[in-house]
Amino acid sequence: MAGARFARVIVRREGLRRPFPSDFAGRLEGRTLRALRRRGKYLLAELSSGETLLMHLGMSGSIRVDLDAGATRRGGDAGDVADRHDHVVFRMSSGAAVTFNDPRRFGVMDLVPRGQLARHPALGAIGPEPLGPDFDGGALARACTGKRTSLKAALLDQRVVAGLGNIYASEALHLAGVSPRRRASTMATPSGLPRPGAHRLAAAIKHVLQNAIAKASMPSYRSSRFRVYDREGERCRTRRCAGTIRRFSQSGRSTFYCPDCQR
DNA sequence: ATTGAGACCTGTCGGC
DNA sequence: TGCCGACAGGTCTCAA
Repeated sequence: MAGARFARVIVRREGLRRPFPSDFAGRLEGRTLRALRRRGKYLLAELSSGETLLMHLGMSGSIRVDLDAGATRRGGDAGDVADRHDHVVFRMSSGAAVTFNDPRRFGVMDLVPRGQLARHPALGAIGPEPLGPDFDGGALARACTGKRTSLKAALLDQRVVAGLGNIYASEALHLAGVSPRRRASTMATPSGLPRPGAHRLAAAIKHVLQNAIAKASMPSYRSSRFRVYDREGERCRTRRCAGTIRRFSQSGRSTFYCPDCQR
């Protein structure tokens, strides 16, 4: 998409979790997509108009790319065969069709005026990128200072660290050997200095995400082998740990952990 | 101000 | 086989 122009934008449903912004297609058509970026779980497309197209896949969203839709198209506006959950189709000047599909419609599409990104509710208070230079044990401890909620809930809070979801929050806690039940404030000493667990947890978050990205880019990669997620009742994979993975609910989300090696 | 529960919407899976 | 409830990788709103 980068460098291409939005030749035609087809909106097949008026909104996802929220309605699309006014004149959505009109504000995109004719603009060039200058660059694509990501912040947390948000995909950001910078437009030649100065606006930014902000997208989120929610829980069930996906983007399908047909690189040569222009040539193979047989009269259908959507390019290739349309699914009933294909909500938006971007037809690019390059001939590519980019389709946003989201059965559950928890996704987001928004247009943010020039200079307003930092004030956007989704991005205004978002925390550091876990794989960026600003995130380490010290940053994690600072973000957790004074938080009375559980560590697991804190990791899901996008203001603490950007982009972690329910699976990798459990995975990182297990790799770090830290209990999801622990109070978030215990990452720091009363004076705000990081405790050892904060360094281990920050390192585990980086490790777990890098590993997931590496695996996702392997075409042959099939079933994910998680450390704890969705493994209730199975053996802990930690070396020399004989524990059994347990599952329980924390603020409405499933948490998986090993009671034997996570403290 | 912070926190957890409930809501949003559709699909899938396991149990009966 | 078919029905039904439970559950799902996220985020927002609301009330305590």
